[in-house]
Amino acid sequence: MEPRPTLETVARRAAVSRQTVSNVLNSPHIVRPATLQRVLDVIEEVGYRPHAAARQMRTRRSQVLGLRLQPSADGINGAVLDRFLHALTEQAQVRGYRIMLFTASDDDGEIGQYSELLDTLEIDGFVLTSTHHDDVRTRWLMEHDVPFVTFGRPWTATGDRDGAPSHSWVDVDGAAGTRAAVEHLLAAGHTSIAYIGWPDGSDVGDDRRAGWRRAMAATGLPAHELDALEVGVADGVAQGARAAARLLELVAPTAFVCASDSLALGALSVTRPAIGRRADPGGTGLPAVIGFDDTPVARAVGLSSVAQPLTEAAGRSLTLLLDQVAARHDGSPLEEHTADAHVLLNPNLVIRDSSQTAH
Amino acid sequence: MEPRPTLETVARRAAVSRQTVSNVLNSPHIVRPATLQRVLDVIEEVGYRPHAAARQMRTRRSQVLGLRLQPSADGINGAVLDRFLHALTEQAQVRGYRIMLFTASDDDGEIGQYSELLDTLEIDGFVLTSTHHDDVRTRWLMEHDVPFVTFGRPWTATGDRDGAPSHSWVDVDGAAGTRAAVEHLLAAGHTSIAYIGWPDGSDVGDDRRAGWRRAMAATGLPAHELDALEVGVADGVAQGARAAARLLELVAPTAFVCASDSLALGALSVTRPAIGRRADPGGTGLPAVIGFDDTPVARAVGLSSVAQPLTEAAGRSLTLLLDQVAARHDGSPLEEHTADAHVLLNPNLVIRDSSQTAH
DNA sequence: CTACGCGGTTTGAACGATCCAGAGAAGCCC
DNA sequence: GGGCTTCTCTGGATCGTTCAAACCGCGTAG
Repeated sequence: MEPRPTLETVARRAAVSRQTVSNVLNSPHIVRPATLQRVLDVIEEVGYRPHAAARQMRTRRSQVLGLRLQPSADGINGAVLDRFLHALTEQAQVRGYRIMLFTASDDDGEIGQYSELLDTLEIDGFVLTSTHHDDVRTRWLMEHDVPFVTFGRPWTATGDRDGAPSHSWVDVDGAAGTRAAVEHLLAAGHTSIAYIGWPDGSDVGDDRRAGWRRAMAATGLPAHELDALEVGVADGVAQGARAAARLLELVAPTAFVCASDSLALGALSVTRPAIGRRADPGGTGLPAVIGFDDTPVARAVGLSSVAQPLTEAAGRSLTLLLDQVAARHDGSPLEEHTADAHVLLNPNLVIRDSSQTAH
Repeated sequence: MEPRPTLETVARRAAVSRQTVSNVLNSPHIVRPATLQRVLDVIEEVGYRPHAAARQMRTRRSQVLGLRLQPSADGINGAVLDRFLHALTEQAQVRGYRIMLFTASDDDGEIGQYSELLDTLEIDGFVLTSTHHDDVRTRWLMEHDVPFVTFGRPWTATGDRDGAPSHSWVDVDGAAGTRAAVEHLLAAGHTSIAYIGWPDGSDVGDDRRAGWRRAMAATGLPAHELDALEVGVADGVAQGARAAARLLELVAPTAFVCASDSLALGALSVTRPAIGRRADPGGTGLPAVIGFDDTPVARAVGLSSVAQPLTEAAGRSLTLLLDQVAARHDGSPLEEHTADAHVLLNPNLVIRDSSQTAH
């Protein structure tokens, strides 16, 4: 078993100094082409790879990003974070970064983990996958000048108080998603389009409901009729089924837009003879149903759904985060770059059988 | 901004040498109690935490474990790995290890990642979350003497050729799960219990089917009747629905055991008026349905399902893996410990409405 | 009289990379 | 030819930790 090759090994073999080998890897432009090639050949030949820990000792950077793994989420929708995480890992990898996981039972525990990961591993930054009112975690990170980005808006309590310091975030425009769903249904001839969402007070839920409401209001529907078309229940298949049944009885809508695939699955079960069979092609218009998040279940049962562009979200998050990391390292203040660091992505409506009913 | 405290800082302040501080942390038993306490106080006071990269330089261990994040799995069942990963991260954390993620597009790419992670980060070991026939990855890891454990049996092609070298693994006994499902249904008075599974040739699928088959055979049912009660289709809700409908027509079973929650959901949709409503209590015995993996969907729709003990699986995997890491480090051959390093866990049947039909 | 043991601690040398200051050579202008 | 800049490369110091060996005074066995 020969010892692992180091800079020294390569340097001796290429008849240059360690520093030159280091330059070949980190600042190739300052090395004479002939030398460069010779060193590269030796590196290839001996299979040299830089040792991350040794590098980190000098540079004070680990090329590692941290992410808290949430306790597997409620209902069917856990798959969203799962896919985001996959995209994030993949894209970080091609940019030379790795993702390290941790868990915590609450926000304070999470802050404790930040502290430990920063002190012992010198993690370069964090990705937060959910945010809420008055988040102590973002405040802590900003106070300690730690690079981070959130996937999810900060949802400030009373609109943007412009005094409040802001941080980088990436999010998907939920309102645009439900609006697209409504517009798709309107174009197909529907006019009575109900909304099954969550109770008031959930940031994400309120956003999605607003999209539906604005799109419907634009058709000239008065507010009291809108109120009758809307219901807020806890997330879940059974809840969705009950809500759909109630709405069918009271206002007989011809289509449902839902805040989640779970709710939509419930609505689907009430309006279809049996999930998994196509709506009969010549049928006289079963109610259309559209869900949200495009989970694997939606694909499986032919449910139309609003898909979040998670790969792009991951990519943009990384860009914002790594910009901060780079800026922090070479001391530049990154100026108005920060102010611009908000990305709101448009979701895509995925059309499947459940919204293809004849009308 | 004062500089981060190091061993030197603590040592000076406690009027001892660096090495003594190091001993306080790594070998407290060889330090005189008075000194120990004094040093501990200083550590607490200045908030000292050892620098992982520096430690790694000497010890050649990173306290980091690698895991490949699979492209989010087919159908509804991705949640299983998700929950395993969460448990793994959590338990690793309390044992002083961290989980680092990576992705790869195929087995060779995964091996490339192993190599890179070992060379640059000196990862201590890997957890593989799925295995298949003649796995090149496990062979590579064994050849390179890298500690690893698989969650999933090696599924050797033609039974256990006892010449083949073996590795540590943890798995859940799928056959025991389907057997438990059958026994539960038998006890409830069912006799005609069908099985909806996957086509021959899938390791996990064959295992689950065998459990059903043996349990049914034990009731005295002849083979040709068993054959009629069994069907193999691709995973998916629609496939499950079609399979259940066919079976109902041909042999009219009173219960279904399924290889996955997706299939079970399909069966449920065919046998229930609407998902999400309870089977009517006074009903004359709707067919019972039992799924596999106890995914969030099962919980949501009241589907009985066989649950894998993922937290325990994660814990046992870690134990096996860290045993290897420790043994490799202090050069002991870990002897028959290895031979014993197979853990087969029993799943738990979670009873919900879908199997509670009167009979 | 010397060598060795005791438990606790100190000291110097790694580990493998990058940063920094400066050396040497070549090219250019006056 | 001297002085200056520019380009390329070198050697030593450094990051924070652990390892291996040496050290302490003192009693005891050989």
